[in-house]
This record gives sequence, structure tokens and C-alpha cells, in this order.
Amino acid sequence: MRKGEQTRTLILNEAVALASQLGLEGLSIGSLAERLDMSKSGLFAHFGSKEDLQLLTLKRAQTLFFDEVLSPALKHARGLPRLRALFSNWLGWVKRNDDLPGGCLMLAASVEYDDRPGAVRDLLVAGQRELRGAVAKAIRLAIDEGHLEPHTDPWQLTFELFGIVLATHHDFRLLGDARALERAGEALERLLEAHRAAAPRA
Amino acid sequence: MRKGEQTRTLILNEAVALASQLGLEGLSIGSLAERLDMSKSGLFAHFGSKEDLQLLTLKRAQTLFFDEVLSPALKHARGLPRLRALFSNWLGWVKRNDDLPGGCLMLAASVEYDDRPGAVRDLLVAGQRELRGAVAKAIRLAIDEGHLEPHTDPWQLTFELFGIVLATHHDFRLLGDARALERAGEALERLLEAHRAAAPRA
DNA sequence: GCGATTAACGAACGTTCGTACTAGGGTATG
DNA sequence: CATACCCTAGTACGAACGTTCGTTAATCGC
Repeated sequence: MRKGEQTRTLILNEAVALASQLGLEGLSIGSLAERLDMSKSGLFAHFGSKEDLQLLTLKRAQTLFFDEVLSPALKHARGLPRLRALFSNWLGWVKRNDDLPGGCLMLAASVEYDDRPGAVRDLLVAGQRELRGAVAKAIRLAIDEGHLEPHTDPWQLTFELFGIVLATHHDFRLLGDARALERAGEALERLLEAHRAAAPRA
Repeated sequence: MRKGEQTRTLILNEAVALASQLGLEGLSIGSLAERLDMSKSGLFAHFGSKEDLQLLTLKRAQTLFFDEVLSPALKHARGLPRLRALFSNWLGWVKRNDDLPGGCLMLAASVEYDDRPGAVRDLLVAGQRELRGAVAKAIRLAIDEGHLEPHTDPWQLTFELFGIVLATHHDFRLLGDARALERAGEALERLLEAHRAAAPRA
């Protein structure tokens, strides 16, 4: 790997961490450079503009998410096991503090950019759509496997599942309430129970 | 009312609207003054510091919320009617665009300040605690009325209810998906159904 | 190991940020 | 109507913002 590329990676990792605390808008080039013991101009040269930096930072966070939440879940058997793994990974992502000290960057950015049209918002929407699609697909597979009842609406269930994650993030981050994780588990179980197929198909 | 007090109110109303879009940190005194056709210094004189402006803006939004969501719900009969009214008012608050063009200010501020200690965060936490308490109390009353089964955990149900609102806010604001409101209604009904008392006590 | 390319620097740009002063005009009260 | 006070505007400040520039130092391919 070229030298520039590896410092770029270094910068983006730090940018993800900093942006999770200050937001993508609050992320300033000066403070980011200071954190990395670099000059402002030297750092800036890697990105043509601040928006580019924001976009790449967000993309990096998205990649991290898909690698650590979605992808590992696919190793579990389709149906409820995979769905549970997905949910568990997701909660793990929400509470991780090493590289995301300020919580999920995508959630922070969603609130920040929900009414600020532009490339960042578009990327955010695209990522969210992809995530929703993946969750809905996992649910559909669980229906096909006979784990969930056939009348289950995948999008509705995805919506509610997402709500649980959001509430967990809120309680864990703002209120510092670790019980939120147990609450989330309980809520998930109740949700799955409500849609559990009466008689497994096999 | 004195002149100063009424312009102060005018300022704070605009501040709430602007902060709902840009966040409490993104809210700048200069742009706020420009919106109101005032001088920056003239506006600033009303508040000793930016943090004061932020605190008062947040307080104003909280008051608005309690007046338009919680308070009207108390007029409904205790139990499920009140709970449903509360939820409905809450969704109305989420989607209102006149004075909250950027969505719920408290939610935006929660994400912004969840890892930024200080007076703003403290006020945010206090408001959230008060809200949760009020919702939990309404649930407890529903149990007492015999509408919900006695084993219902008010805090758990509050948590899940809050999740539905958060998901609705997210889908409505970021994705511009109006179906989120129907999804929220459906989610609420299934949630209540799951906790409905088998035989009403009266 | 030389020459070309790339990475990083320091200084400065104009703008906007929050905040501190000083006056002058408007308002409310006697 | 006069007087006292309360607003509001004006001006200026130091710092931080994103960005551009020209230049040096390091790294790469041959």
C-alpha cells in the first residue's frame, strides 16, 4: 500500500471516532489534524473538500457496520438464528466504545442531515435502504424456514426491530442506562414470539 | 408584557425552529439575527451567552412538548384512551412542520449532546426522565383500570413505545416515508394487544 | 541511485463564530 | 410632558472555520 493511502486510512479511522462524538458537521479539519499530529493543510490535501471528507468518513463507518454487523450474521443458519445474531451484533455495535465513542455515526448523521439535502444525506438514505432490505430479507427467510408465521409483514417487523435498536441507543447513550440492553432483548423476544409460527414446517 | 420580553419570545420561537434543523450547536447567533431582521449584538444582549440561548431554546421546546403532547392527553379518560391519546399526540408532534421544520428538537439535541457533558445535556436528561415517568404513570393507570394485564412492566412498555416513536421519526424525517405513521399505529396496537388484560375488571 | 512523483508542511486568505464594549432611541411610568 | 430605564444598533476583538498557495521532504519506479 502506498504511503498516502495508509495515512488516509488512519485519518478516516480517527474521523469516524471524532465524528461519532461531534457529528459530521462538527467534525473540523483543524481539530482532526491536531489529534493526528498533522498539519491542517497536509490533512486537507487528502480530500478536495470538507464534504469529501464527510462522505468518505460516513462510507468508512458504513463499511465497518456491514462488516461487523451484517456480514457475520450471514454465517448463522437462516431463519431465527440468523435474525437473532443480526440483532445481537447490532446491539454490540450500538454499545461499542473503542472506535465509536459517541455512538453510531449513521444515527447521529441521520438526525443531523435529515433535512439538509445533498450528497451526505443521499448516501445516508442509500445505506439505510440497504440495511432495511437486508433485515427484511432475513425476516423473509425466517418465514420461508417456517420459523415465523406466513402472514408476517417483513417491513413492519423491520420497522419495529429498528425502533428497539433506536430506543436502546438512546437510553444507553443519553441516559447511560445499561439495562436498555436487557430491555432490548426482552422486546425482541416478545416481538418474535408474537410472530412465531404455530407449527414449525419441518 | 414588556417589549423586551415579547421579542425574547419571538427570538426563542425562531430559535426552536432553526435549531430543529441545524441542531443546538449549529444554531448560530448571526443567522438567527438575520432571520429576525435584528442585529447580532441586539439579539445577543437578551442572553448572556450562547449556552444560555441554547438552554432557553431547549426549555421552550420542552414546554411546547408538554403543552401539546402530555397535557392534552390528560383530558382523556385514564387507561387505554389516555394512552392512545398520548401516543397520537406524540406522533402529531413528530410530524409537525410549522414550528419544527427539522423534527423534534429534543431528539436532535439528544444525539448531539449524548456525550457532551454540561448544562444542556443535564436539562435534556431531566426532560427525558420526566417524560418517561409520565408515560410509565399512564401505563400504570391503565393497569389499575384493568385495561392492561397486571404483570405488565410499565418501564419496559415505555421503552418499547418510545422505540416506535423513534423509528417513526427516523422514517418520516430521513426517508420521508409517510407510511411510518401507519406502521407506528399498527405497532402500538399489537403492543397493547399483547398486554391487554384477559378480562376487564369492570 | 537518479529522476519523477507524491506527501506533508507553514503561512495566509476571507469569512464566520461568540463575546465585549459604547451610544443613542424607544418605551413605560411619574 | 419629562425623566429614567430598557432596548437595540454599531463597532471591534480574537479565535476558529474551510480553503489555497508555494515549497520542502520523502517515497516510489526504473
